[in-house]
Amino acid sequence: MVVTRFAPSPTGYLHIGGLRTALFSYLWAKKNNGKFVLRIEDTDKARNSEEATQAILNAFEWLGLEADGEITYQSKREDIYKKYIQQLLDEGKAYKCYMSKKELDVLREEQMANKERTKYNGKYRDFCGTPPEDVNPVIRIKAPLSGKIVVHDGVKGDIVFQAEDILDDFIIARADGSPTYNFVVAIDDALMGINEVIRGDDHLSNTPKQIVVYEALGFDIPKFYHVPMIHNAQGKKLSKRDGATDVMAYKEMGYLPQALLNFLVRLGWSHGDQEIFSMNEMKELFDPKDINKSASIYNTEKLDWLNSHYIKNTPNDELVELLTNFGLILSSHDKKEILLDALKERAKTLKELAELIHEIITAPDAYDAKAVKKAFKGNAIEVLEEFANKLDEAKELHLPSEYHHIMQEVVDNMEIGFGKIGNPLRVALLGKMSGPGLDVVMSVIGKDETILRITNAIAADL
RNA sequence: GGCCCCGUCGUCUAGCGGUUAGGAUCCAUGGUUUUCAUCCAUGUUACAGGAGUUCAAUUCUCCUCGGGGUCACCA
Repeated sequence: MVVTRFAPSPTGYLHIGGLRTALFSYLWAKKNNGKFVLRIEDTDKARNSEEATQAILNAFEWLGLEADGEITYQSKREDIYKKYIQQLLDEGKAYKCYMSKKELDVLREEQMANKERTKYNGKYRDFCGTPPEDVNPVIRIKAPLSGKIVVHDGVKGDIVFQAEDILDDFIIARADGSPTYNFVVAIDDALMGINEVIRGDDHLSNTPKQIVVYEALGFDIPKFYHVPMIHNAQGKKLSKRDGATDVMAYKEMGYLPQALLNFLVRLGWSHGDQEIFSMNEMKELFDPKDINKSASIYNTEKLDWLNSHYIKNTPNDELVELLTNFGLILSSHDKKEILLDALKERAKTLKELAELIHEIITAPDAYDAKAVKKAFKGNAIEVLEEFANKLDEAKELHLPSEYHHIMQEVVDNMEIGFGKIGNPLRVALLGKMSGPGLDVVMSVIGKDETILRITNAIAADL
């Protein structure tokens, strides 16, 4: 069974890059009827927060991603790590190193001065003397000093590292006894049965170290897929400093979960020429072998397009529900179907949709000067008056077609083009020259409000 | 700097030795529309460079250049 995981460290909100690797992991597990588990990597007590964990969970919930089983917290697994540290110590695969931080710094500086690679010099690797009493030792693992380590990566292929180039006896437990990242990741992944690791390729250079741990402990090495970074416009790794990388900010901006997911799944992955993927299609079609090797630049143009696509295809009753998040209560509006049918074609975001609707259901508080100049020429006032009279005479008006019919009558009677009535009427009703069909607008606001807005416009002496 | 990864339209990408190098988005133009948007049609734009290998390279190899990642008692 395929078991994948998402293993964020809770130091802030969930960002776009993390979400994408989470999505990939989720999809790959689902495709294989496997499991997708969540592990919170909260060993850095200074930088972690519970709010951050909650933020990640909130984002998952919004997007409909669900982790299987209990959430694992590394902070609760210290005993497990201690046990394995002791085991390695007992087996002679790890040892205590009494080199102080200061001493290490000096070593590093020397190496840098000599333009050598900075690495631990192995001072305590085979130490048998009396250790200094004033230092709490760290625990280092005995890493291979030579030979090669091969990472079999599902995205990039086999990557060969020379041990002497990259390895040293790295620290697996700090002076205070707490275990370090590369050590616990390997243990947790192994113990949790994770056999397919999908993660950002910024972890690629950590992988050999983790392999050292796997081998020291005799665990099976999982299949790795290192997915390329998402870059910002400057071509650098996307970070929390880049703004608008908080997943939940997209909810506030009026993006639909499906649009964001669809956008993200196509960033670095493709299935032929297909652009639109439902969640079911993603689950069915996603395969990490189709992840491409190169980094991609984060650019939301396509997200906007996808979002408008999904808004157009969202049923009106769902839109009514979603729009309540943007301060719009439409549930009791008798023309909401007509309104939404006309306006959901025009909005890129829910927020925008809410604004467009608001612009129609409330009377204009100002008239755009340019629009007035263009529309109120010749006998515009006369046309409007005539139209208002016709409306007044009419009994019951509901459908856009009924309003359209009256407009047509006026146009025919006065022998004018449609623009002669359309332009000034549009300005009178909406205060500007753009917007949806006037018949729709009038149908939505009703006969009385239409007449009112017309008389107001006439009275404003445009 | 060492090590590692990457390099097709502005952007997201297809391509897996022989293609008029395809799609999407963006942009532009035209059509539809009373306007704007939608929608439809059309168009501009790409294989980083140089050597090989081959009858044939975007595709394979090497070099150069360019970009990125990583080098902690952070994760």
